[in-house]
Amino acid sequence: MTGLRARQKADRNRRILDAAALLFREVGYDSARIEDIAERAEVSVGTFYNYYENKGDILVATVSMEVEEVLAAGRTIVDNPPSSVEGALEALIGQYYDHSLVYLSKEMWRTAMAISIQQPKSPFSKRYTELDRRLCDQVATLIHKLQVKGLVTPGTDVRAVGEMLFNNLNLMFIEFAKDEAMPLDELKARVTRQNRPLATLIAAP
Amino acid sequence: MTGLRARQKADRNRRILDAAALLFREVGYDSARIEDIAERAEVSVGTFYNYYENKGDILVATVSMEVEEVLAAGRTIVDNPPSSVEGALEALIGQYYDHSLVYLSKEMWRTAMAISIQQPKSPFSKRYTELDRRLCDQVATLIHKLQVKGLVTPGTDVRAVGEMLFNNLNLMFIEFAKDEAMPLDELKARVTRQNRPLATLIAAP
DNA sequence: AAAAAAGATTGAATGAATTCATTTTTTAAG
DNA sequence: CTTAAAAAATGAATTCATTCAATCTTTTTT
Repeated sequence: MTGLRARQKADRNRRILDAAALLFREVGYDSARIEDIAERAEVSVGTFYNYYENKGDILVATVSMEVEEVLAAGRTIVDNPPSSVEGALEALIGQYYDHSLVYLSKEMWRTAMAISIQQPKSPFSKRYTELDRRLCDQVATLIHKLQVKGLVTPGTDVRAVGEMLFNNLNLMFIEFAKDEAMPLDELKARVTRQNRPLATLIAAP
Repeated sequence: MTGLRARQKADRNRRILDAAALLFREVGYDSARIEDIAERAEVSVGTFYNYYENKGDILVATVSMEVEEVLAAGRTIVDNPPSSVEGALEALIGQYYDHSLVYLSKEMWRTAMAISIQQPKSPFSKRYTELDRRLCDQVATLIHKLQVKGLVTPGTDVRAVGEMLFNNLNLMFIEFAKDEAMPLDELKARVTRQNRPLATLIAAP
């Protein structure tokens, strides 16, 4: 059976993560104090730092859970994609974007992305980067499936195209998060327009 | 003539900026303390904050100077581009990347990019974003020139293609900055491969 | 040229993240 | 069951960015 120590550890970890996620949502990242997170989780400040390297780390951890969901949502599209390159891309990317704001504010996204750039070595940043890689793979997989179905010109470098599409949608999401005034629809419209040339050109005649 | 007050202001501003740029290079961003920057610039800590909103702001200011140079370097390529789509893109992007590490370390880039994402409202973040926009324009301008020369298929949505290429090279630069081990050559090779499909497809027959 | 107003500088005080020497709890050994 | 070793938890102390009321300097007005 699981040792007491391991059980307590998992329990404390969950309490800290839950307390943080809740507090971030309630008051935003900057106003959430470690002291308060620790208090709600019923641990000391020092213990918090035994579980997470720093304040940013725990935000990136909560955001990562969200990205997992985005990935899962994307799978349903990849498994059964619309039968045009443009349509399939629009569906997958739309799914990503729609899911992104369910639990997280733009401010939280900005902070998480900033941290994952600034401290790429921290464990949770690595996890975030890994999730990005899986999202990129998902886009490439979609293109590949379309190619197998004969919707994309044979000989197309699927990996290269997938990476370019993903990097574009990713950077556009950063722009979106930076601009509190930009609505989701504008983001989608801009990305659709950007995708169109490539999508049209790789479509099998 | 210039008033005494205006002259002193410009002088102090320069001293602060110089002191900060130097110290960042010497000890890195995190270890550079405002107190030390202020001391070197021969002003008080309070005065520092009259000139820059926060610590991040002054880093973004130094990075902005660098981006201006990158833009200028890009202009020479746009004014006289190689006569193939792929070659022209490789030349422009290579120029960008080569210039990027002359004065700034990867750590400084990471921090600057992180700040411009996290606090998009601060004056210098706005300036940084504006410079990104101009870089994006430069890429679009290159494609447009190639189109006028007959090297790019007429009817191509130059703006859309330019944005996608720029967003891709920009995100790849973030990846590069995140990974201390990645050499410039690898970055260039990966971007070249990513660009190839689009570059080939928009090339006029 | 004196006085008033406007503009800047100053550094001590504040507040929050992070550290670390101590103490407490759990596990393993005899 | 006792005891030694290992692992974790603790919170007071430290460190730094940032603020702000008091002070000083420059400009404008009379």
